[in-house]
Amino acid sequence: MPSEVISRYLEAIYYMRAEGETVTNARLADWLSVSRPTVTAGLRRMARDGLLRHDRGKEVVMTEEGESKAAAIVRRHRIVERWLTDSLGLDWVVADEEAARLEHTISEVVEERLYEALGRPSSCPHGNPIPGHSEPVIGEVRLAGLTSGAATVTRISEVAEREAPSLLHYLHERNLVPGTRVALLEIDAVGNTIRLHAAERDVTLSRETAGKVWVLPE
Amino acid sequence: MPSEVISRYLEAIYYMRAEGETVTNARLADWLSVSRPTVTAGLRRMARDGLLRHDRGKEVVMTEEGESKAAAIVRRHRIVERWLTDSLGLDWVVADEEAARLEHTISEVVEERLYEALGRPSSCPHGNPIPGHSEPVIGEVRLAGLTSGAATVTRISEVAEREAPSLLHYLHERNLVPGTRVALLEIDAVGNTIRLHAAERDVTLSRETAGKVWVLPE
DNA sequence: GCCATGAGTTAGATCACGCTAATGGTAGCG
DNA sequence: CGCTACCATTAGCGTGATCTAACTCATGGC
Repeated sequence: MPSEVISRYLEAIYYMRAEGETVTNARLADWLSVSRPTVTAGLRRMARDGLLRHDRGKEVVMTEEGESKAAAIVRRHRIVERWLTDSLGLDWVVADEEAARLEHTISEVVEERLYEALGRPSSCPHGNPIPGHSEPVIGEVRLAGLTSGAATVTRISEVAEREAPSLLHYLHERNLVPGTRVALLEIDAVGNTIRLHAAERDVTLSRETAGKVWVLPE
Repeated sequence: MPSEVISRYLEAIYYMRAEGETVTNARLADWLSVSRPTVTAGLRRMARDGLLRHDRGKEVVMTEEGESKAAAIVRRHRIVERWLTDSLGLDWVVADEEAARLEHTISEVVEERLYEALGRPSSCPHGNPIPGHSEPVIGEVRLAGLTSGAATVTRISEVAEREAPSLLHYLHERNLVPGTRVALLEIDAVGNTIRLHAAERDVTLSRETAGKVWVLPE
């Protein structure tokens, strides 16, 4: 059983890969807010324990075992998030923080029972699929990549939370949540912003932020 | 914030004190299944951090701060146990094991919300009071100390689980649970056993076991 | 009065996890 | 070609948590 620290490494690698980023020592150090030598040592232990390989070059690749352990952690994270928001009424941001700790102490039995008790949800509160239970929506694209027309929000990337928890609040307040229909109004290439109509309101997002929101074009 | 290891020390001390045992290095080592030098080091760190004092002699005494931290952990343990048994349908033994891990990652907010969602229970599934919310039943005595007559089971000491998880199963199967009425049949001073009638059945318990069950005499 | 027993501590070691400072690439840019 | 960035690793250190082996000390038994 990996330690909690190593579990966080696995989780980070999982998220980064899901986001299409290359997983390197330096990126992991940034993500985990830890020094690079610390990451070097951590990755060495992980390789020793068969969780990953140093795939000649900087890139890091998980083994089957690492992959499945990582998926299990993310699965627990998302199920717990659902519980915290749906049953206990916590808001998005707090739920994510709490889930980040609980995901490491929830056992398989509890995970399963909880999942059933919640009615087999198909995603976390931000719309992200639950590994092993649901798949990403096919055809979805980043809101930042939309060039025209309308679309429906499918999910908010988990990355948003790590990089700026307030961003979640921001999106939630403007009702930019899974299921909301948005219509593109204007792309400002100079200011690097995107203006759109969503839930009866006009909203302006930075390209940065719009990269965290995934939508299904109509 | 104490580490998880130190939290387990606090919890152990709390339980031992509640049981009326003297809290010494050697007893803690037994309880925590750890070597005595390890306990020495742990206690030193705890004293350094203001969680306890070495009260001249072998006995160890918690400070205000240690006491309240310990109570918080036990409170979380018992609330989580209730959740696991009542909402998720886990059995006594598994619930205790799971709670032992979850108690360290449950935050104050989640604890409170959960407690409300469960309908403010007045005890853990074994009948033990929830620190800060309920008090021990006044007048209760150990079943082993009963000399005659009838009584009602109030609680099964948490100690039972540490010392022999199977004992919980044993008691559960024989319906020796909080609320059950028992009538003393015979005390066998030679075999050190106690025979009683409970829930339509005759049951024989060792004196050892009967010391873990608390009852309120009629 | 001595000695076994149990308790607490010291000494010395290991491993996980973190840090800073310094060293050694590689790769793009002028 | 050479310099600047960026990256990964090494070296060296500290702390928490664990171990075994060995020492010290009080206490009760005979």
